[in-house]
Amino acid sequence: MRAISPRRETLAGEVRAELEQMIVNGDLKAGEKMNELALSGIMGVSRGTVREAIRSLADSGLIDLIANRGAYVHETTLSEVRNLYELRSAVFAMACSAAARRIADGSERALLKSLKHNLDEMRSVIASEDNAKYYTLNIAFHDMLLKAADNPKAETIYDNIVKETHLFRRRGLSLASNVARSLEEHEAISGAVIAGDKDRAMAAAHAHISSGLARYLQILDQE
Amino acid sequence: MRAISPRRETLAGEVRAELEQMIVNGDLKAGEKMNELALSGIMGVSRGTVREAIRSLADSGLIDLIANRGAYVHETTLSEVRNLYELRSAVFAMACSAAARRIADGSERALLKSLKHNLDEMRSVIASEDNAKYYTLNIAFHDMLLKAADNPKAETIYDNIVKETHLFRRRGLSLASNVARSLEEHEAISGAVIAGDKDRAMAAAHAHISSGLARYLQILDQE
DNA sequence: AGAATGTTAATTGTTGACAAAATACTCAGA
DNA sequence: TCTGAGTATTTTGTCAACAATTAACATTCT
Repeated sequence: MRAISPRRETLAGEVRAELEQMIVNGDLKAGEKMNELALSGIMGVSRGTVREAIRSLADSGLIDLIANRGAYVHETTLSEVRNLYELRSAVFAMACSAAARRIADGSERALLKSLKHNLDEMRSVIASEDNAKYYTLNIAFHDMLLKAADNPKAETIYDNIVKETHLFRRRGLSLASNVARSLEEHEAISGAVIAGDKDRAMAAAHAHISSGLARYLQILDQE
Repeated sequence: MRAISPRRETLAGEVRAELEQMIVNGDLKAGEKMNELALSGIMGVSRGTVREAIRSLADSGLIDLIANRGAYVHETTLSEVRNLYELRSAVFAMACSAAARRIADGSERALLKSLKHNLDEMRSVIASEDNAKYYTLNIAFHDMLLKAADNPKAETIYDNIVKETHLFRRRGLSLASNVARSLEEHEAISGAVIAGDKDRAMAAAHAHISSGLARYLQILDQE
């Protein structure tokens, strides 16, 4: 039996999680310098501990480290956004392909129902125009497939990519554009995965991320 | 012109590089525990410094961190090897596709000559059966395409994947099996990239990594 | 004024010490 | 001999102090 509660992970780990939150929330803006002493004051831990947290976050791409000059929240450029989308597309397509394989060989029965349920909810959300809910469902859809691929490293890479993308300029950036089209693409992916068709799943996944980038760039242009 | 010499990067950075070397060299074997104090003694730096180096290496996948119990050199399992190959295949295919695009739009002229040169050398090496040289050329071929994709993050991800793969059992594992077949595949990739054919480049890249895994598993079986 | 130089303050890099947790060890008792 | 509780030792986690580097500021010179 497990311990009642202690679950006392390391302190630096908590600080790391908190820093990550601050970054994705925008409390720490892209380009901003992360002062070790100041942060240690805010969080009530020693400087060494926040230093360790910063270091451990560095490899995720959210932070740039410059020797003797400190840590800065990474500022994602447009060309990086393109690269990130390309990478994300590759990883996601791989995941969908793997998910299709695992559906085909019967090792992923739960996925089928989850996908259908997600799509049903999406359809109803589109009618109600509840953007927040759409956003959540959208993330859940992708997570679901990544999980089904049963490749933990792919999952963390994908997550990091998404986070880093959010560090580009106007983070808010209403991503809920053309949800109908997005739903269609989800249905295409879902259909291929459920059918166990690896190649079609990959193609649909690629198409979806590409079109996601296109929508993203289009919104940028409108501003 | 560069500075005379100082190039005094941070000490923890040097330690990190040294640790990474020790791991890929096999001085620190997979599964082995990394004792902070012992390592600090060997390297003549303080414990805090090697701790920082270990932490910064953790996210690369070469090291497993367990709270209150220390750091261990990651032990790659067979199923992880499969996952790593799958991921690697996706990233490499993406890189080849990008390289093809960049050849097509003329932003990567040098690549063409490099690829041809590499293939020429490979052909001569096959005749001479110089396995060490083959190994070097093989790595160079892949690096070349990753570089040409102009996606730094993809490059580091790819490198990490390869390193982590090497942490599986018998690291030595003569990889120079069926070099003739491997060369053919390189030629297929190269041809597609030079022709600027993204889809064919992707397919060829996928095929190459898949067949690499197959060769790898086959050698494992023979043991 | 503006550039170059020297001085001071702030920040990061590194180390050693202490606290807490995990591991190794000892020695009854069955 | 084996088990297991209790103790000692080792190892990690956290902190605070010191050293080195960088950034900010003032002063001098053109």
